[in-house]
Amino acid sequence: MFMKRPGGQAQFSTALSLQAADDKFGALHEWINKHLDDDLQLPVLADQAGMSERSFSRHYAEATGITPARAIERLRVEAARQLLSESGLPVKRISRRCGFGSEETMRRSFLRLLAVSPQEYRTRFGA
DNA sequence: CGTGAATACCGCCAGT
DNA sequence: ATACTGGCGGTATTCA
Repeated sequence: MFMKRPGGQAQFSTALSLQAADDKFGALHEWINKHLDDDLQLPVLADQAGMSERSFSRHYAEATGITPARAIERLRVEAARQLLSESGLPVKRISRRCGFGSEETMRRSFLRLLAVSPQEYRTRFGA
């Protein structure tokens, strides 16, 4: 969950790991990637998809196999991954820029999805 | 590292 | 009668 609203800009990512769902939610994913640093809460996504929260959750999970919140997490991690290797920005700044409320949040997401901390990721796969 | 508060998700029910 | 949608409530999970 994302309960704050950072501020910032937009950015692009490479292909996503949710291709299977891009058929139905490709547009949404695209939009999400442009607003990664915004507050992407369920209500916001549902609104973007033009559905009620309930229906959106249901359909999204159905199409992607993962829940909306998890998808956002994946998207953010992927964006952060790139910045870690393609830029020399400090982790703290990257975390903000990718929509994580804090450095700590990003760290937890990394550990959960990649089983490595941001720092570790950078030293191991960084440019 | 614990605590409080917010959010996500899911089952169930009702309306169309 | 079947299928889909939206809302509610409770519990689980996450964030700061």
